[in-house]
Amino acid sequence: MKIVTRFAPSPTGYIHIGNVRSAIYPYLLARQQKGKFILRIEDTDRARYVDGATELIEDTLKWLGLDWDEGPIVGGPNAPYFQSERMEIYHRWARKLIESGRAYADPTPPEQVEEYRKKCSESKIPFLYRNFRPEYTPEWKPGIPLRFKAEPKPYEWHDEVMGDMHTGPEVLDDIILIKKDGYPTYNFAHIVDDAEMGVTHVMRGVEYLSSTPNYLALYEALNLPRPKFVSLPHILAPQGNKKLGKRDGAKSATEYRDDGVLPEAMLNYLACLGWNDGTEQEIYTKDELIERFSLNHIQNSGARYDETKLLWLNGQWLRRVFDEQGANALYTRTNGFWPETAGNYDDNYKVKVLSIIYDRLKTLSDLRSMTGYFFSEPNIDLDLLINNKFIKKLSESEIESLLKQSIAKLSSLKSWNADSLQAALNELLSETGKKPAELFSLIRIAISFAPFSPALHLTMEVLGRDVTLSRLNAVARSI
RNA sequence: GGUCUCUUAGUAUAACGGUUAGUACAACGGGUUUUCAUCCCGUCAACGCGGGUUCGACUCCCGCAGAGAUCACCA
Repeated sequence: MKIVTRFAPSPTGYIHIGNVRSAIYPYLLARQQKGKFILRIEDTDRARYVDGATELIEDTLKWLGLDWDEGPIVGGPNAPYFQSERMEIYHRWARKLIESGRAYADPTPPEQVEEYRKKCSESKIPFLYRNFRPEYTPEWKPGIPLRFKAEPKPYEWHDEVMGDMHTGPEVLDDIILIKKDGYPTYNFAHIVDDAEMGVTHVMRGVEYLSSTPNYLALYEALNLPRPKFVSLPHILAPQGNKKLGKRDGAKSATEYRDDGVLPEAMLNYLACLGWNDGTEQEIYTKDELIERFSLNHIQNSGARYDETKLLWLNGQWLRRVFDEQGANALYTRTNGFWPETAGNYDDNYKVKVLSIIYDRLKTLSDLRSMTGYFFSEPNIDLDLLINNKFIKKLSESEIESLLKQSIAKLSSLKSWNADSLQAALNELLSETGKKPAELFSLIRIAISFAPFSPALHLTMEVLGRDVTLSRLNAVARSI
């Protein structure tokens, strides 16, 4: 049997990272089993619809490399993939239920329903609408909601993550199938769509676990085969024990993209949050994830979202891209992350800067704060120089003469490259008798005025002879 | 309140009856000719509680406690 999975988000805003995992797992399973991955937009709630949200969802999936076989843009044999365009399909299935006596139009006004509900909660008994079924039900027509007519009984099913499940008849109820505005509820629409689209594995958050018996009843009444159920545990907010949500400041995946997180790292982190392959591997490529993914290794308890680990992984990935694919490969990812002043410099120079700073980056946006002095003259801040914990030990005259000696030595260099610079620095050390910490800190700060920078000889090589010497001279003059 | 689920260090996880309970992030300490980082080495730190079953239990069973989900004309 060919595996078919889907990601079925609602276009109610950006999808935060807690939700993208619900796209990653179905994607991995589909690719591993050479099946199909469908993207379906569940836009039946017109009140919560947000303009542009669909594009945001598509962007997120594309950024992560989660391509879909059927859905918006690409189309497919089960089009349309927007629920709002599938109304006739839902109404067709709804009529079948009416004909078989398993659905009824409910004329009860919402206020009345609310009253029933209140009465139950006051007397601490579970609210079940089927105990309040209206005596007379009109013919179904627009403006009247359609309810399922439950036939309560126990249910048993298997969840690929949670195991064998069973419930009693007390959870079955007359759920709304079609709202009074004619749009189907999620409860009804997803079942119809999954069946029509041939979805074999329904993967979604655990919050739907409690509703599953009602879905089971619906599959029966519609005479549809049950799919496999895969409940995904929640991702928890950094604080507390609540599911991660936008209120906790959960960022969207695209925000991380704009902060300079690589999609490889994001995918890696999210995939491994609540899943593992049983080995001690930490870094996975997308292909490795596809190969190793398995439902039975999905964790069944919630996993806390830990941005620190994501950033660590991102650092690992930044280095991995550089080391395995080369400086240019990483450079192509840095567009938009350089300081503004970098615009005046060519690609070649920026690749060099990247090559000596890349192992210090946690995110690409660090480039903005870390590389300023490569692209514009730093402000001479003598306090920063004098208060440095190593330079503090030197007297003002020592500083002056050390700078002069350094300038003389570096000016005399015939060739200006990392090796010759390192040799010159070593000579300076032995000639002055100073510790590396003292001499190197002095030169380093004089040419960068940054709290930290790459190795000194590499920094000087990239800056070039003219810039290095003119900065040293400027500092020597102002001492 | 009903129903259902979950429970290994601060965090993510390994173990599927027999281990000094492993790994990673974080924290802390140290090393690599300056700084920051990388890299390397080390330290700290966990089986929620109580009963069983068993020669033996983190692993199986039963209670309890704690945490979470759900009970919408939202998904």
